[in-house]
Amino acid sequence: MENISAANSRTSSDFIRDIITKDLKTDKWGGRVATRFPPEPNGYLHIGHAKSICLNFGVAAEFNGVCHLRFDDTNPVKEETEYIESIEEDVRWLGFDWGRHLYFASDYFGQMYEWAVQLVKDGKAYVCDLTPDEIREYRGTLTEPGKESPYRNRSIEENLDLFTRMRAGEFPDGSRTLRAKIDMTSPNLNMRDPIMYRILHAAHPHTGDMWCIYPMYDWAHGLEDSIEKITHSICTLEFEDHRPLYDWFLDALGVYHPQQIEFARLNLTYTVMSKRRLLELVREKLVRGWDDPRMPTVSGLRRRGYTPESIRNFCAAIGVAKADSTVDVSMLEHSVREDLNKIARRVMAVLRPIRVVIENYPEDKTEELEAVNNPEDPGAGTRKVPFSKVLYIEQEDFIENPPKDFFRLAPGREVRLRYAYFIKCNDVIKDDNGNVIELRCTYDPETLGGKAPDGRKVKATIHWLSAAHAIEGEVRLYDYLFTKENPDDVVEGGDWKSNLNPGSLEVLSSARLEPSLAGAKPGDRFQFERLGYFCVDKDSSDEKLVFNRTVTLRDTWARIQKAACKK
RNA sequence: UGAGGUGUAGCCAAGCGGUAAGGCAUCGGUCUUUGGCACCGAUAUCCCAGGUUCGAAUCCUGGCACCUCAGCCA
Repeated sequence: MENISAANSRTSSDFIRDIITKDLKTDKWGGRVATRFPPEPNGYLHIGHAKSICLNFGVAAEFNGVCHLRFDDTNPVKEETEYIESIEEDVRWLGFDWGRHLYFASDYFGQMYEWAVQLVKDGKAYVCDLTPDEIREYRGTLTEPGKESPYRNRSIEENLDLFTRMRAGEFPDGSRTLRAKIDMTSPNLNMRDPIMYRILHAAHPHTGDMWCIYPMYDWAHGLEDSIEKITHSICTLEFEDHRPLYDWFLDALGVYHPQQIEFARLNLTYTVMSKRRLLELVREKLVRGWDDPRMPTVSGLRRRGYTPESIRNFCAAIGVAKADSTVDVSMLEHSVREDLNKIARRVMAVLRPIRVVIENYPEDKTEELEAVNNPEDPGAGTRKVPFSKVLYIEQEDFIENPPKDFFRLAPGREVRLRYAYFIKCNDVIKDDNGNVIELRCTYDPETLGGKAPDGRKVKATIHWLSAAHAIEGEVRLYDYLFTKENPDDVVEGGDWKSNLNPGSLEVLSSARLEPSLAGAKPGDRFQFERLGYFCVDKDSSDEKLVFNRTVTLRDTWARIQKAACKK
């Protein structure tokens, strides 16, 4: 296993860390802290899981404890090996190390079965022959108590016999269950004789066909925690109602009893976060896969260019509490920009090129100008960029009739080409349709390096590329997956998918790139100056570079325009 | 109409009886060879109503709002 350290993120206290601190003070667990991250391998991890991972592994690291990675693989019909592999990869990529503590709930099936037999012998569990429909009927409703199953009072001998035969495979799927004998009138539905085992003649990714009965979450989870001597079993809010049952099983068995603590799951604006919905997007090909850069999955964010560090910082910044919350996606974007600003090499790229001819520059001359790789990191050094008579600049850096607060290039106006010269626009050449296709400019040789000896100033500095030297590549621009902050914000009878953003992916197939980008490898991250952060996609090859836009730079000009539009 | 939770700024979130941290966003400004970064400044009386107290976001009482639960999913 790679040696990755977990504890390099900003952390502050929260109610869970407060509980642990107190437990340490009172020596509740003999000075131990043991947490676990228990994903079900039925999908890819998303940013919400990252929050849980950072919490569980983070807490363990801070308090000198351990955090287990445990696959909660109790339902073979939904689980796949592909998911197990992706989950391990994602947790590792996020920077966490479970050491030797990799576990599978399925490894405990034998022990769980013995404990179930124990409860049967104690008269605390029984085999029930009710059909699924009948079970629902007998359960009662939120406001009315349930009714006891007619099979509730079978003898211990009969229950033992039936349960043994359930396990032996004598009965078809769904024909019987093993249920805990608790209280059909409990106001907490979870306590109304919950099902412990169901019959499922299905092959399990790990145990093969060794079992045909599989434990339910409520029965299994506490046992897994108990077996692993977990101290703090941290889960999300929807399990709060299950805690009495978690406690009941462990007490009934008289075994080691961890404390379950619930916190609010993460929601983000402009995206969906349930595994069911993410699966739907993948299956219906509304995105290009689990790792589509528009997905809030860990693999999607990775492909998009997010750094593990930025995700960890984000998780630290949003905190941990019990109030339902939807975090503004701008906070996530802030985290990547903050990290990438420090580490990303700067480079020039022109996404939507417009030709610029420097009329007074020699035809066959090429200069190699020095450019800084990262102003935030002097150690990153410098590089050379070629300059020549014909250049490309960004279409949006030129406006023929500019509004008053636009200070880039316009007819008769002078701007600075980054690391090069001042140029002035003299003529605008258009095609038959009136589209600007070329700018005729002149440069001032005295301004090499960006300063004019006469002290005159220019308002703008723009990026550029030498047409003859630039390489061509594909750039994929991403926007939010949904047009609404809350995808569930739909008209009567509408579907969340109707809020999918048709413009969430824009492919620019012939963007121009600085020649120094040749040879960039998938995963490499750059700042395209004045545009944003980009990373090389795995679809990239030596013949054709493909970049993903991770996030734009903050863009004051865009905001000014937006404000102007609203007026 | 049952049970369990939660309500502090546009969004997260500290606060634990002594007079509302911090981050994101937003708006001003400084700086600038990235309209980036950095820096400076602005922005809340804490769901509501009573009560206790010298003093309440914090304690008490009563409301209100929102979330979760009726899978042989987790």
